[in-house]
Formats: sequence, C-alpha cells, structure tokens
Amino acid sequence: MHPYRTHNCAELRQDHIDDTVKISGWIHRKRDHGGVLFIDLRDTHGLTQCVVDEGSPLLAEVEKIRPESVITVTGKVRLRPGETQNATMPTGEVELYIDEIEVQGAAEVIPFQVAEDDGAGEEIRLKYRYLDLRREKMQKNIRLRNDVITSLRERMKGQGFQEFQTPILTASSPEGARDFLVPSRLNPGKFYALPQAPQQFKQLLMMSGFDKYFQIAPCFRDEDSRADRSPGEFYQLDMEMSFVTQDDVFNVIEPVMRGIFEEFGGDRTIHSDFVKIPYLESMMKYGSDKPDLRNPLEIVDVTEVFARDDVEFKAFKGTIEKGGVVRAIRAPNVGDQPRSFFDKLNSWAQGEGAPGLGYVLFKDGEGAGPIAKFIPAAAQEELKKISGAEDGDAVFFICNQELAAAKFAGAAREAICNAFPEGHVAAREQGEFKFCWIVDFPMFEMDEETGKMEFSHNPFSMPQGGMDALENQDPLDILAWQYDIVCNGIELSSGAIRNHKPEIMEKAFDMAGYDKQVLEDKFGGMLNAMKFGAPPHGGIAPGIDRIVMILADEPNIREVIVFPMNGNAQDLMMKAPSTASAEQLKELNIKLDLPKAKVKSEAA
RNA sequence: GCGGGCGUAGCUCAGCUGGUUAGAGCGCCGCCCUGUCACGGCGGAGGUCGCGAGUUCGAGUCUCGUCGCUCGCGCCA
Repeated sequence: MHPYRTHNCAELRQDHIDDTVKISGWIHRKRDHGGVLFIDLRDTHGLTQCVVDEGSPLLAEVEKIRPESVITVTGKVRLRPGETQNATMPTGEVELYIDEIEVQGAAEVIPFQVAEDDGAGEEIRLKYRYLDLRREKMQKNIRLRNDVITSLRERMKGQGFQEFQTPILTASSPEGARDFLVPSRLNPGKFYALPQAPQQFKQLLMMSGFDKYFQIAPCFRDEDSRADRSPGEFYQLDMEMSFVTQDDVFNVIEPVMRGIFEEFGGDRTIHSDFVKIPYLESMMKYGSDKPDLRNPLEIVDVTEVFARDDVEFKAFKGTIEKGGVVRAIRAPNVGDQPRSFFDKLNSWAQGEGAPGLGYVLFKDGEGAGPIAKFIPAAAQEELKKISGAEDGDAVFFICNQELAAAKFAGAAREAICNAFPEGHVAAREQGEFKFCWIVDFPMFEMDEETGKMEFSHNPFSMPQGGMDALENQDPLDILAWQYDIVCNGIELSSGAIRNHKPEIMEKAFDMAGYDKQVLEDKFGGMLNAMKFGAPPHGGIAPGIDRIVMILADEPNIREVIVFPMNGNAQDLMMKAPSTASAEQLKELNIKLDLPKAKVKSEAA
C-alpha cells in the first residue's frame, strides 16, 4: 500500500465499501462525542468523514490532534447508517473507520479559522497566506485562475500563436511607469530594470520573423496599488502579430475573450457586440476611457444653455467665460425619490472636492430644485431637449474646464447610477459582461502643468496617417492606432498597431520632446532592428489578474493572486522588501542615503 | 504626496451623552457526552483598548500628534 494514500478525500463512494483504504489530508473539523469521534479530512479535492469508533484505543491520541494538522488514516470504508448519510457531501454516503492514524504534520493553534470564513482581516490572511489559501474560496479562485490560464494558452495556440519567454532583467525605459531597478554587481553603478511589459521584446520577435507571439507575461511596475491593481507585479496575456491591421487584432482577441468569459462566466451573459467607441466620444458620453456600459446613463453637453443671456446661474457663467463647459446627466424617473437622494449625491460631490452637484428636477410640468430658479422656462425646455429628460426625470450638472468636467461627469454618472434603488429603471444591469473597444486614442497630449507635448499612450504606436499626419496635422489632432478593451468598466488591456518605420519613430519622439540621442540610448536596439527590415505589426496584452477577478466576481485583485503584496508593496509573509547587509551593498557599490523620517521609523 | 474609513481578547466585533471590575460570538484550555457533520453541555484562561502627548477629579470614549491597515485621488497599460 502507498505510504500516504490510495484515494483522495473526494473519491470514496458506496463502491468502496469494505475496502481497506488510506487517505491523507488536513483535519478540517473534529466532532468529539466522548465515545465516538468524527474527523472531516480535507484535501484539495474534497472532504471525507473518518470515524474513531467507540472503544477504539486511538481515541485518546486523536483527541489531542489539532485542526489543520496533516494526518494519514488507514481503515475500512463503511456505509453510513440510514439517516446519518449526508446528502450535501459528495462522499456523504460512506465513512472511513480509522484503524491506524499517523500524524504527518502537527498544527499549532491557528491564528484564524480555515474551515469557515471568520472574517479575518487581510493583514493576517496575507501573513499566513498558506492557511488562507487552504480555505474553500481561495482554492476555488486559484483553481479558476489556473483553468483560465490553461484555456488562454489553448485558445492562443489554437490560433497558431507560439509561446515565448523574454528576459526579466532588462533595460529601463523612460516612458510609462516607474521601473523597479536591480543593481548590477558585474557592472558597477549600472542597473537592470524589471520589464513593465515585454513590449520591445515582442516587437523584436516580430522583426525576428516570428509571426504570432504570445506569453503569460509577468510585468513589473513601481506604482501605487488599487483594489484592481496589484502593487509591483501582475500578469498579462501578452500577444503580438505581424502583417495585421487593427481589425485583425480585434478578430483574434475577441473570440479569446468571448470564449473565456463564456467558459468561466457561469450564468452571466456576454453581450455579443464588442462595441467600438472612439476615445473622444467615450470621454464625452461616459466621462471615462473605460466606461461601464451596464450603467445606462449618458452625459451630454449643455454649455450653450448656460451661456444663454436669460440664464443667470453665475457660478457656471463665470467658468464658461474662462473656457469651461457644462455637462449634464439625465437621471430618469426620480420624481418620487426623497430629498435625501439628491442630498446624498450633493454631499458625494462635495466629498470629491466639487462645490456640489446641481440639478433640476422636472416635475408636474416645471423645473424644481435649488438652481431651477436661475433657469427660465425656455432654457429649461432646451435642457430637456438636449438631455432627453421628461417629466419625472432630473438632470444633474457638472461645470468645469473640459477635461476636469468630463472626468467628474464620469464619476457622477457612476455615483448617480449607484444611488438608484434596486430595481430602478436605470439601475446598473446585473449578471452581464459588457465589452467595448475604445479606439482612436490621440497620439499626443498636452501636459497641463508643464505645457509640454507628451505621448498620450504608448510611444510605439503608429500614428493614423503615418508620416504625413506628423508633418501636416496639428499634433493634438493626430490619432493613433491605439485601442483599449474594457469590460464592465474595468480596463482589461490596451494595445496598438506599432510604428515599424524608424523615420516615423524619430519624428514622433522628436515631437514628444525626446532628443534623438535619448531615442538612440533607450531604444537603440529596437530602432536598429527597424532598419533591417521590420514588418508591420501590432498586438495587445489583456491583464490576466483582472480577467480572473471579474470572472471570480471578486472586488479585490488580491483575492485571485496566490501570494500578493499588501497595499504598500510589502510581502508580510516573506518580509519583503527587507534591508540589505553591508556586505551585499558593498559588493554592489551602493551607499544608502535614507530620508530622516524613514530612519526614525525603522529604529522604532 | 493628498483625502475618507478603520485600529478594543488569537479572529470578528459591541462598548450610548467621559464614570466603579471593558463585554459577546468563534477559537483556545479543562471536565462531561455513542452518530455528529457549524455536534452539544458545564467551567476556565486570555486585554499596553495601536503608540505618544494633552484636556479632566476621572479617558476605550474628547483634542492634537504619530504609526499601521484599507478605499479613493494623484500616479499608472
């Protein structure tokens, strides 16, 4: 007989009755009745009830073994008597009568409960992640993650993509997020950077003649965390292909996404259309470049109404005179909402730093609410016309400079939708995945603080119109072959048709204020490669953690990562990051120059 | 870097307007219990109320500072 097990903890059935079997696992629960004692033995597959029968010499020993200890038990499978069968357990018809028991790994008293969700906080869960991972929900999430990744691989391979591995120690790049740096011992004073994405490598693979690349790629970015952004590192389904247009990339990735969400989405439905929304339209209608299309509210521009001479709302007029805009959101059928509905939204807006959230409620044929008196009837009619509002609807207003107004209107659109009671006509749709492509991103944007022109997204994107556009269009009007894919308000990925022409590359970087020397220094490898025959190519890189997070219906991305860091990019279990020894630093030619406050807290 | 929330037993939390010995559930320890499956019963241990200052006759409770966690903004494919 095998030393540890003949079956796993989910296998035993009536077929096994009278067999002598051996199973191993963790003690999930113990129920001690004095004479007879039950153990639910757990492994990753399931649970099996084991019995220490009355009069067994093992009783005293077993009573002392704590929950979460690992044991191996040997004994005979027996049918459970009549009404003691448990229909809620797959193995509930039978039980194992223990003849022998061996403790493989004793457990001390555990800091939180594994067998049930006792609400333990994240800090302690991360410190004892291996205990947390034993819990049913985490096992399920991680299994889902594994299944998703397997399926992604198969779907990509099925479309003829080859899987690659690219370097982890590589060069820093000036665009994008902050890099993680790794000092080089062999090259004093020099540093590797961890890749923010294998961007250049995958493009170089295209230039190397591989047609279709993909990788389950680790990416490293030294940026602050969010609920949907794991600090430090995350994984992408990174892909790139040659001789393609934007539509070709969409046609490859849409069936992958649709397939994954159908396969693992349970009873949630996927909208068949992956709607394409130009960036500018998305910012106007949804106030965001990652709109949640389950929210039916739309934003409209009503600047002209508030600019009318007969409208006397000074707060908005002043902003309009300084070039600002007024955006409006129609909230349907809120005539019967209590005053608190509007007050809560107003205090939400104030909490966001706005003066408030003005509105007009159209009720009984006239406009009501705090600012209605500044808007004469004719102008109110105009507002109704533009926003589509009818009697019983309210229209909320946001006034600011264009970008700020768009962003705040986007936030207000979400806040208003969230404020609707359950079952409201405009409440967020449930049980759906609504995808969209955001396309036609601007190539450049103006940094509001410095007034300098910058790449608005990826500097390697091909400008629409190529060299001609760069030379002859207003830079701020140039669009890029740059796209994002969004699901339920979460940005899953962005991608682009890349710039594969060195002269366009040089021109674009020049326009973004990069010296030719910088381009040489930082992207010399790829720029050179472009001069030796580069195919047109493009790709995309959907975030795997986010996909799994949506599929698992988890509000926090750390719930689908085995060993995540906390919000401050610390691994509480492994105690990373940690200090380096004097020897290590010396070897790397590094001297520390720490801020005073840090030194103090370190000492304390 | 900024703003909101939280910090009380191993875990999750209660503790009203400041007032005697800070509570509950789970867990833990002991005893009892022959069929449970969140087993049950009786008893018990366990607290720097994050830390530091202040106000007060008196602070878990009020004030200020500080640290930690978390959510959001900034930042960021």
